[in-house]
Amino acid sequence: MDKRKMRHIPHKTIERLSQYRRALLICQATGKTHIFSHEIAKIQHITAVQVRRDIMLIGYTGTLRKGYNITELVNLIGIILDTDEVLNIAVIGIGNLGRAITKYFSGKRTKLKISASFDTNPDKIGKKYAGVDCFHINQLEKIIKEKNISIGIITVPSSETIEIKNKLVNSGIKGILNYTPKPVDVPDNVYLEEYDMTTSLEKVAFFVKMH
Amino acid sequence: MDKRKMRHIPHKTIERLSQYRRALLICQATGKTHIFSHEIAKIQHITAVQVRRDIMLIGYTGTLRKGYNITELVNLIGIILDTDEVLNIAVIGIGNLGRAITKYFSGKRTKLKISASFDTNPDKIGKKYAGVDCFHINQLEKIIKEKNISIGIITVPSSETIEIKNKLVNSGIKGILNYTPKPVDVPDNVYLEEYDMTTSLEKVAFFVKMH
DNA sequence: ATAACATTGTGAATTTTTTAACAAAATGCT
DNA sequence: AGCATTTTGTTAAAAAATTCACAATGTTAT
Repeated sequence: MDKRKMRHIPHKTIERLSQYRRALLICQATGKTHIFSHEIAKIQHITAVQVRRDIMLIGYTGTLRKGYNITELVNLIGIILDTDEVLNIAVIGIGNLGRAITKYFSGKRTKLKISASFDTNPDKIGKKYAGVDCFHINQLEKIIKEKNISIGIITVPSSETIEIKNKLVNSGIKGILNYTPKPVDVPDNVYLEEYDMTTSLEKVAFFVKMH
Repeated sequence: MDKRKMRHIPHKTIERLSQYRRALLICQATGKTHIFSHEIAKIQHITAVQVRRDIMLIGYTGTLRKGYNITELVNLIGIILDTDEVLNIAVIGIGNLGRAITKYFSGKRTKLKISASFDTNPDKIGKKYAGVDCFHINQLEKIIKEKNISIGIITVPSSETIEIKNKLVNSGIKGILNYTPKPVDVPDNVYLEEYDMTTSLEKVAFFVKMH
């Protein structure tokens, strides 16, 4: 599948493909070799048609009455989602959340690697967290260039968000994942994703309230 | 606005209302009293029409050429999103992520309160994290009933997810926010929201790859 | 006072996403 | 072999979400 076709894959499908892969890897570990669309659907709480359509969109074809070959499907999702070379990632702010992410991510995906972390706390600098070196934030631009880091995950206190974002943008970062409750602005050539737990929690609260 | 009307508010709008409130509170703190739809839009990286439509859906009306009264709008969003009584929340698993959430959330919303946390590590039990007591997981059902907890946030290692989910469901929990990479199944009367960082990160990676 | 402008609110159009419906074909049963 | 069943792949329909387009109208400038 070439880039031209990939551009037409809906955003939602991209998210689901990531989720499918996660589920497929779990299933694969149990020794299963094939899986039906309705099995994937059940795991993800969506419909089987949705799964089949997503898989259709990436041009994979299952076997009638046998379902999808898990290994092949995982590989194809890898071709869509993963980069050829390893993509280096930096975590900025190695507090509880930064450490959770660093730890959680170590060794999880072969093509995504947390290659550095940053903080201002002198006690943390020079240490390793889940095998990842922690540098002082004033080294940010230097290290990002040296280590060819293309994605930054911001987990600093929200008062620092803007400053860190600016530093990241100045270092030529390609993508930012902002876990801070402070929304930021980035130039067009930087891809931005923001997530705030409060929103998820308030959403749950709303639907709980509505029964 | 009554519950009947609230039911027709789209899910996406609910999420954005939460985000608007966050942004509005920040603006309010700077002394601003009014805000234009395009200002909110800018902060949230969406269009002004979208903002106006969302606000229209909740039945609020701005002033021509003055924009929306921030205090009034914040209050109205509160009427939509918040419960009348405080909603009690439990965090299960007080590792890095659990602590990050507990700390981040303390005192953030008056109607949402983290009232208990749980773990199995004996060193943690009996301690307080950001002012929240930590109990042993085998106390889960008891404490949830005692403290009238309606939402559970799961931040345990994914091998424990299912067990914790079952305990939560058995305790009569109303909503679950699962931060574990292991998808779970819940009965219809429990509202479930799942979030996995890997998906966000892979999405950023994909769009970085696509330029 | 008048014109130019800015901004809301909303019906209609468009786009995106999801679901329904069903033909095609492999498998197993009798 | 023939029939019922299962499951994929896909076209078409429906639903959900977003954007366009513009009337209404208050504000500012001249």
